[in-house]
Amino acid sequence: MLTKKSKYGLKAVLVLAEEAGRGPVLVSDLADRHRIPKKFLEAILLELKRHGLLQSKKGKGGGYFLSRKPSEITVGQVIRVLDGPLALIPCVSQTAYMKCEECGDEKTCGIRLAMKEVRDATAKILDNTTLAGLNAKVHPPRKGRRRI
Amino acid sequence: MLTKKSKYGLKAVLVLAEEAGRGPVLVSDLADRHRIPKKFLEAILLELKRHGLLQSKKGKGGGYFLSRKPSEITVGQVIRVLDGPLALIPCVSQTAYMKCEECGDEKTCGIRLAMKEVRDATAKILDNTTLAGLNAKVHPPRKGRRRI
DNA sequence: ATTTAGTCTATAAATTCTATAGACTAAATA
DNA sequence: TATTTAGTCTATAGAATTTATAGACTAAAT
Repeated sequence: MLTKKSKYGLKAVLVLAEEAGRGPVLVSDLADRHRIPKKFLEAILLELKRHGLLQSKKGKGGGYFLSRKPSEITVGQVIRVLDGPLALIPCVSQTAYMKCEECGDEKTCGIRLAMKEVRDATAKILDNTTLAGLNAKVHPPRKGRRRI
Repeated sequence: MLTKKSKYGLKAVLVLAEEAGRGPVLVSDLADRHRIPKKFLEAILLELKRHGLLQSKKGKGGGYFLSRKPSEITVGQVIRVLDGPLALIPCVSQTAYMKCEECGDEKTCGIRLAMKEVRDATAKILDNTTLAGLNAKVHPPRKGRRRI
């Protein structure tokens, strides 16, 4: 399961993507917008900042904003920071490999084999889904004709 | 993350698949084979039995065995019983749909969109991975030439 | 100086995961 | 039919993780 932490983080970051270029957004605004406990969200944004996905500005006129363009930040990156590896078992993680405690022999582990496939498919999707891309799919440009 | 429950359950069930047709296997044997706490494994197997994946026989010469052929039981079925839906958020589950508590509008939820893709990819893999198939991949027939 | 708003540490409440204990029931067989 | 074997069921406990909340502190703006 995706934790609330990741869910909240993603919601916030998607808003920051919408607002990109218009200056910092208040934690309070982000929290209100999606009814996220403010203090919890603060911790989440801080973690994203520490990992380089966000930047912030203190004091009046402060708030959070994306470190990179919305088209250069993926859902996979956000989830990895907040929930850890995408892989369902540590021994198939690309970014945080670990031997499973109880594992006898990785080469003959069927579970590992199946989970590897799942991890790869998941990573392929989430590492190619950018904030910009996602927002575009969900908030399509109004009526009007498509730009040429 | 896959819980130990699912991991243990899958390991047990893969052994039962190997032993299929040779009569019931003792819980103790399954537990020993993979160093699984016996009482915990009992609970797991019972749950799989309740969901119709396993059958059991009490008394001397008893034990557990698969309800169907190893080629007719999938990893997806086992995981759903033990860990619940494959979907990372309830609103994209096919087998156990639920509205997300904090969700405003599903149609404009980017997270849902991304998670739907992941669920579908995961289900496609796990619902097509049978116990027989997995065992075959991992314990390939010895030397000898391939049957014609 | 004052107000605004993010930073950091600590801790608490709730939930879920992992495991264990023990009494009970069904089946086999001697 | 008594005994042994092995699964069934209920209850509960310990550990870990998730989900927050409180409060003191720091940087920036005016």
